[in-house]
Amino acid sequence: MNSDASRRRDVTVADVARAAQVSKAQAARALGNYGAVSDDVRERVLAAAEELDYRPNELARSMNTGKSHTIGVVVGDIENPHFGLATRGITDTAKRSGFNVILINTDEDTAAEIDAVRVLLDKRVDGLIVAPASSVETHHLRRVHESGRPLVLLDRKAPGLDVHTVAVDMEGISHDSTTYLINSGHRRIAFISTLRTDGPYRDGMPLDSSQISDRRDGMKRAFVEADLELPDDLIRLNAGDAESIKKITRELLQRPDPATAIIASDGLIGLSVVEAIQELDLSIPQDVSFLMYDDFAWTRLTTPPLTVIAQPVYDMGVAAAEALIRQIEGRKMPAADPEFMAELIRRGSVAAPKAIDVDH
Amino acid sequence: MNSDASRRRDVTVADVARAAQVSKAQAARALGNYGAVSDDVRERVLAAAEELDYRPNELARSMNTGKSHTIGVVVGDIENPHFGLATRGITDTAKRSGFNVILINTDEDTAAEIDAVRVLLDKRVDGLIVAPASSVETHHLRRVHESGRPLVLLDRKAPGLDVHTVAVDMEGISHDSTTYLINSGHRRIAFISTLRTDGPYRDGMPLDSSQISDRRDGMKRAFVEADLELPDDLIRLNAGDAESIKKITRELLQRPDPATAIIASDGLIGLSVVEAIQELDLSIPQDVSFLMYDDFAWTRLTTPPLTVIAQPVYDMGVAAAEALIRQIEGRKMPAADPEFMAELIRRGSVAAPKAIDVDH
DNA sequence: CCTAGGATTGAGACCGGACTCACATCGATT
DNA sequence: AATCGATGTGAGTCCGGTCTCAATCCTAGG
Repeated sequence: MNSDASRRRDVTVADVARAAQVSKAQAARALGNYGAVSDDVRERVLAAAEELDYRPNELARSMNTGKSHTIGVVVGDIENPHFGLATRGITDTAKRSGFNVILINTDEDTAAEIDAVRVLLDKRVDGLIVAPASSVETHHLRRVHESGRPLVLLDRKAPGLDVHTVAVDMEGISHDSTTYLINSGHRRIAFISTLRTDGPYRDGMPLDSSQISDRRDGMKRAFVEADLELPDDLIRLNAGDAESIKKITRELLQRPDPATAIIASDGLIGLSVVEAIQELDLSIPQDVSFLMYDDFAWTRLTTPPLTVIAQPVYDMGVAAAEALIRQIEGRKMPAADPEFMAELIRRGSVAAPKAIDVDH
Repeated sequence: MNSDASRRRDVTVADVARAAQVSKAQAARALGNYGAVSDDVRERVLAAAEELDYRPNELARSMNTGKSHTIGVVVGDIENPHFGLATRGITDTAKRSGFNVILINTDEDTAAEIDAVRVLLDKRVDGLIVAPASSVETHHLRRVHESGRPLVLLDRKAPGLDVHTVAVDMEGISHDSTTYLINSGHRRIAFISTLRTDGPYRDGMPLDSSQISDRRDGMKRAFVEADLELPDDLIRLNAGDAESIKKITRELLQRPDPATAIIASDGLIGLSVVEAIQELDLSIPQDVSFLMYDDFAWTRLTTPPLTVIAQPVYDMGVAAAEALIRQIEGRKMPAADPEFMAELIRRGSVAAPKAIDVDH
């Protein structure tokens, strides 16, 4: 309308007040819908606001209410559909309650995570949802919690940190699916994860991620219950990029005592593992059985369709957001963290190993 | 450390100044690293800040600098890996330049988009990246642009809106891939998209999305160049959820004059189409050829691997963020929008139709 | 007709930094 | 020794809202 050739200045309450011929305080009350305002004034102010196309400055508002109506979300990698779905659950829920979401990626790097948390805190978000890269280095999270700012953990637990956590019972599902493989005749069961560690896996090694640690424990329990021993040499960590995953896969399958089944720690890893298997001209499940965490839609399209461990990712996102918002709004928290259940979906990628090695 | 049993009050410059025995102005200068400050004062202030664990309030800072170091990103659906990847490109780039990202989902709904833009503007983001749900209803975007706030469009163009746009040349790739299908002997080529319209597709119908519209134009040109006519009855829009996509697929393949090739408008649609084809016990490419937009990793794992149209999604996210930040920082924009190129990746899902219908 | 008490209203403080301005300080110049 | 420009420094304003507080207006009860 008017000359916006020059530098644009936002319309403020003061402008509206002037136009409506009332004091700034009255205009603010009418606009902010608080305090006592006569119908006459309210009308004039609202009309003036409309006319001037007034939009409140949320920053200013946040500054003296102390509420930003924004929650910070820190995840390892949104590119990973697992987090994509969870994020969707979070944003949907947040929007429904009038909250916005600031998203930060950490690339599963704790230093980046510490930084992300700091930035979010500086921006005075009302609360945080973090999928911690490490279940051990949680000092920064502890500080958030101690400062009194609402915090909810997603996907991974942080032992010793008394914070509401939304995660699935990994030990249980890992035990069940390992048992399923053992019952199918497998003894050489491999597990591949991106988890970064200093050296190769050794029995009893402390693992930085509760998720991986719990899965290891579940596997171990399954083996122990079957009077077998968990083959430590088949637990492979540090599977960074696609190439290293393929390399690990080849190695697992071409050794003298090859793995007869492979469990991929997530969908991204699974992708590369399956690709490597195809490249070796081996077939699933005849030559090697395959199982992976995350039930992505495409797992139904491969030949054979893949047996997977489905996690209610979207619902977990929703639950995390709901729990956080409940905390922000000062409502009571349920006493215990509700445990989400993963489910083994048996499709076609698991079968008995080619030559059943009687006993072990 | 100290009693945070009571309500937590943030440490401010004033607190630091008091502790360092200097004026608030001096403390602010030392902390903000501007103006002239003696070494002595700086040291004392920094020490006091450290001691008190001072953290600047970014809200307050933003309020009088006018810069929030935050960019708003509005996409249709992060759950869709296409946007997941693009978002990753954006956030990576933003972080590198010290910007944060507020993400809002619109579910491809223009009303939600209008709202999202308003919210972000109210939060005084420094700029916006929007993947507009509609290339027609762009009034809200025009207002953003006119208000002088930096804006970059992603993926879809908005004709008549002179805004930097990062998108691929859809008409071209659509033409090329359609020609490829025609040359393979196909005449009955179907195209399935989620685009919502009032009724079924009719020739010359205006399409709300530049992306879809351009693809239609490309197909049409390919047909015209081959002296053929684009089969309007095979352009299917309004493919909302998985179930409706499957229904459309079945219908396309079970009619008297079935489609011999199907092009899916994106990876999510492709998933359901392939599933429906498998459920009909038809095989690709013997019974029907298949082509889809978006080159997701899993397309290499299906049998056969899928022929796809790869788009440099991550790079586009990076480009969008770079362009936006350049605008924010007041640097010159390159004169023209760089056009990104999609690429037809021929894998195994396209072959000659079963019975070549000589001519048409 | 007078007055108590609730409804309105305006002035101004405040949130937490950034920044302007006037006033020192001080070594260097002439 | 007087002058000058380059720092240093503190008081105070501003950003754009929210909110307190005291003053004013009205209206009904006595």
